[in-house]
Amino acid sequence: MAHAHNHTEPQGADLTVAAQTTLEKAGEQWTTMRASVFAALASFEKPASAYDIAEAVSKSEGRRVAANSVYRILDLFVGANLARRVESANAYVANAHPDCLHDCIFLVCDSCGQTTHLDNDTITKGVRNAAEAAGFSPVRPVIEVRGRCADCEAK
Amino acid sequence: MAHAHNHTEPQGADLTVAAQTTLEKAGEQWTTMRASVFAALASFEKPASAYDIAEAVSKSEGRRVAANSVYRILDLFVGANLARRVESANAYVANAHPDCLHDCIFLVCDSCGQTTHLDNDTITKGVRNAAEAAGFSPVRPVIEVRGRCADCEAK
DNA sequence: ATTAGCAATGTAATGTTGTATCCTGTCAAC
DNA sequence: GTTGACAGGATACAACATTACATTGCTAAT
Repeated sequence: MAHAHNHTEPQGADLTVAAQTTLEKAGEQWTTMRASVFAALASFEKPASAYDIAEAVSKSEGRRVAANSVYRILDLFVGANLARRVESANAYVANAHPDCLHDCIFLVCDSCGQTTHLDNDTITKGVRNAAEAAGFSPVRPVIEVRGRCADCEAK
Repeated sequence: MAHAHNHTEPQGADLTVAAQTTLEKAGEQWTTMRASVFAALASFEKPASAYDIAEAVSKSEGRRVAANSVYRILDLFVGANLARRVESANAYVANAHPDCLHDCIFLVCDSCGQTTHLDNDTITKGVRNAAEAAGFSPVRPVIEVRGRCADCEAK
């Protein structure tokens, strides 16, 4: 393995610092608006839609923040690997380790919405290879699994 | 391999017959409306949105068909494996072999929209297994790859 | 033949997600 | 102080999806 993944997930302040560092390393500014959006995004424990975030930021800032501003910032975040889009949920999650790149796998619980995140490079490489074998130049694999999480399954 | 996949893709009339047979075997009716929606869906060479289909059916029937009717029928089709939803495109494709079940992989060209479909049970099993290993009960893997198709790449 | 029930579809309204366009504020370079 | 670059605001709108309720047509029981 190229790098061992201990993946102690940064949380709260640490996570924010990691995000800021990464964004600035990408040559982008860490503005107050971006910080607010990131904080809101990270505060959700489930994938959040742009509108969810707009609402959360509006509340915390005490002024109306429009969805399109949030979209701009989310796009920026996704481009800089600070956030990921969950396609099958039309929603976004903060990326706990923006410094390392993965095609990642999301497990989305249809019952409670809880979404967990796997890194399994064997699988994702398999997907990329299969796509290439079909003459396709893969850019962004979308690998998500809908189902029921352990908690919901236990109930 | 449990069954060899020659997958001579049914087309046109054959495909329609296969669809009808499958739907009826599932205990559902093959109505004229459903036939029209299926025909419209199959006539697109790229994934089609519910609104695309509504428009196509409206034109061919000479009357206005509302989106929600189309959604209902598409949901039915997806349930019966006559069609698949491409999550990352908010669109649907006809399933050329509704009689055999697969978790399938879509390759979606970001440049021309052309979408091809792979069956690779090794990969999809790997995804299901990984999800199960995480305590998750997988129901519906969503495996799609965004990128560029061979044709667009050649240009 | 009438009626009750049911499945399929129609109609209309509304909710959610995503973009486009144009404008304003700030700040640094010159 | 003017200019240029860029973040963000305001507004409108397009695209995607769902909900509630009405209507139609078929079939089975009476």
